[in-house]
Amino acid sequence: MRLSRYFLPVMKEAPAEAEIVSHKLMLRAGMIQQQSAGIYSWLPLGYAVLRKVEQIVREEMNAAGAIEILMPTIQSADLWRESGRYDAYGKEMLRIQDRHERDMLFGPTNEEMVTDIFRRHVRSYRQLPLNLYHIQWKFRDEIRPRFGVMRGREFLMKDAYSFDIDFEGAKRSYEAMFVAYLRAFRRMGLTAIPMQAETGPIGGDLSHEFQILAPTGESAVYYDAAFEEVDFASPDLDVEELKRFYAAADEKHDAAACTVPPERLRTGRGVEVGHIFYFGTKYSVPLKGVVTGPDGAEVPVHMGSYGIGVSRLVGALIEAFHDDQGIVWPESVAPFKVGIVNLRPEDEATNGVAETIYEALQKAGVDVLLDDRNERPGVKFASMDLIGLPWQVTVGPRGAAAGLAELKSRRGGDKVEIGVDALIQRLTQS
RNA sequence: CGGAGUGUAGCUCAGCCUGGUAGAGCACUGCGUUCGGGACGCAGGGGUCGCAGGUUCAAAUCCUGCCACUCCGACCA
Repeated sequence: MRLSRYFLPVMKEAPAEAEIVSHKLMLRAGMIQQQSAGIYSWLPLGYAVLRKVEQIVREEMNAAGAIEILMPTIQSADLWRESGRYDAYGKEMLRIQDRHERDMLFGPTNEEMVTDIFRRHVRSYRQLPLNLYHIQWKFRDEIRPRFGVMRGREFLMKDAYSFDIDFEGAKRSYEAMFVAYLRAFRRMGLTAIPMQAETGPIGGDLSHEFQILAPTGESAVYYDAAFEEVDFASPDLDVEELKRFYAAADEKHDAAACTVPPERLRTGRGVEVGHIFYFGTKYSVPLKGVVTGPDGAEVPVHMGSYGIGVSRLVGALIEAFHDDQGIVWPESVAPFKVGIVNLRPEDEATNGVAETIYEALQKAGVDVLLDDRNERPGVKFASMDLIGLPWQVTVGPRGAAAGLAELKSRRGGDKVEIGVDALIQRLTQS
């Protein structure tokens, strides 16, 4: 993409409405635009990141055996009356009426709807286990939206729903999601700590919040250093072992009950980016999500739901990865892998080298942004640092005459002069 | 919802107290000089001062009501 033809409205100063660093940077980098309190338009750069995050989540869900569907944003109140939640859910639910004055709502979650899909088509335990998920916009009319996309009212969420014949099956489904979550966050470069969460009336230990560590996180978290030693990418993660490690957010942390030796107790700030939950037959009973078991008897299925805040993750990633100059994207979620700064587009040699690199990378399928604007060097460097692409290539008259360009890692900041061919080879590998 | 605050140019803000021709920096347009870390000169364009009432000869400024947004608290992916 050529910056001269892209839509990247960067700002030198952050609008006064933004409080935290990720919100400021998202506005300054031209990723989002607020339309109402807690409701945002996603501009090209932000949308690119959102899609990358979404795709990683999708791939890990698929790898874990979940199957993607897409349910609507608007739901009928009738389903929610069946489950009893139409009255139980508070003002967070946005209630609307259609032209026939039928009660509708903008879905804050989809347990009822997915159970409706299930009950209409699944009859036998032989069709289980089943895990259906979708990635869809939700609306919760939060009393106080804040922190940009970290707590918006409209947000993109991946929500998966598992169906099993019994508790043992549900537990296996739960653990598959548990592992998939750790892998997904790991791929985004994040350390996610699973923490025991409230299970409500169901009880048991099958409810975890996934907090990622970021200095500006909303809540203090305490966890066993063991989490830092686990290889989340390993094919045989021991979920039972992971669940035994101590981890708690501030409101659940009990210094007296904490068994972690002081030298192994880590503290930090956390942002909740996922929540997994087993809730048994809470919805399958009222909504009649039943199957025939091996003994011929009808039984309500055991369900779980598994959420990941996709749009929240974009903000959370920036909270975790930024410096004084701007965003520092991990490569897996970066909107572009490489940014080329053409310092002198009107200089023939400089322009030639920049174009050569740009075209070679494009041809190789590398996501690349070429700053071909007629701006001063300082402006281009500042923009590039702000939007945080992992690799910066600087082409200027100094090196171009000798066929050299400069390669800089946004994270490390180290720069090397390198020949054009070697540069292209390096950026097209892996 | 309770408490606090802010609405003036695309962005950051001054002006309001003490009423009298709407400002600055950045951004934008044109020309020129510049050009490896947010340049400089000259000339320009752009504002229903959040909205509606009221007071006054006169309202960005004073009064009343409303709306929007932000912050602090309880809720949440």
